[in-house]
Amino acid sequence: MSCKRIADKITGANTVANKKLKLGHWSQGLLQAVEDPALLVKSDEFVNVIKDKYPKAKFHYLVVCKKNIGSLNEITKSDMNLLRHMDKIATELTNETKHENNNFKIGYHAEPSMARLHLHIISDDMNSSFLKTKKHWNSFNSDFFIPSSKVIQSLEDKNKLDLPSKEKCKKYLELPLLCHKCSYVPKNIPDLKKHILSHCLK
DNA sequence: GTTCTAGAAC
DNA sequence: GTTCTAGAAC
Repeated sequence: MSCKRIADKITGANTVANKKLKLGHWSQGLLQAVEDPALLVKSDEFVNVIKDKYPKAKFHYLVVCKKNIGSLNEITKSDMNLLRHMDKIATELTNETKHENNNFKIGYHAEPSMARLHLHIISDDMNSSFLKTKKHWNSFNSDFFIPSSKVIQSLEDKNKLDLPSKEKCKKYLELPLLCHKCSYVPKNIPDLKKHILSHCLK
């Protein structure tokens, strides 16, 4: 039996009740992560801030809201204050983390895999051994990544968020690889990873 | 979300 | 023959 099957057996992930609640399912991983002192950076009444367990850049944090909101799909104008707060916490963290060569992006995935609304804070070096696939790349470097400011703005302007459709999300994630800092078109992921190092040098 | 790996691409 | 990607995971 694999480690996962054993783990599922211990957590009871495969019982009928827990399958319904998805307890122990990978998509609930963030809810476990915020309980891990090794990952928790800070917290307040409304959010936990954690280090991403599989960072896709030198710095990669998540602002995870405490309120039971699954994703941006469930957001209405009544959540404006929460979104503003999450943005503020994220911006503060970039200021605390500032090193001379780091620029940060703050935004949401259009179609997140993990439950519980979470805001990404990621340095734009994208230099990480955990970045392995086209999907990883495009999830931060296409319109699949929605800047926090844009979310807040469009909620201010209209009363609802118009998120990309499932089909559009798939299209974004399957876009050809393209360097995020220049017009270089890499031939594959290893080539891209080698190329982006040239942008990391002073 | 990751891991694993078959088979495509080179 | 090796590298790389894409899809299943009960």
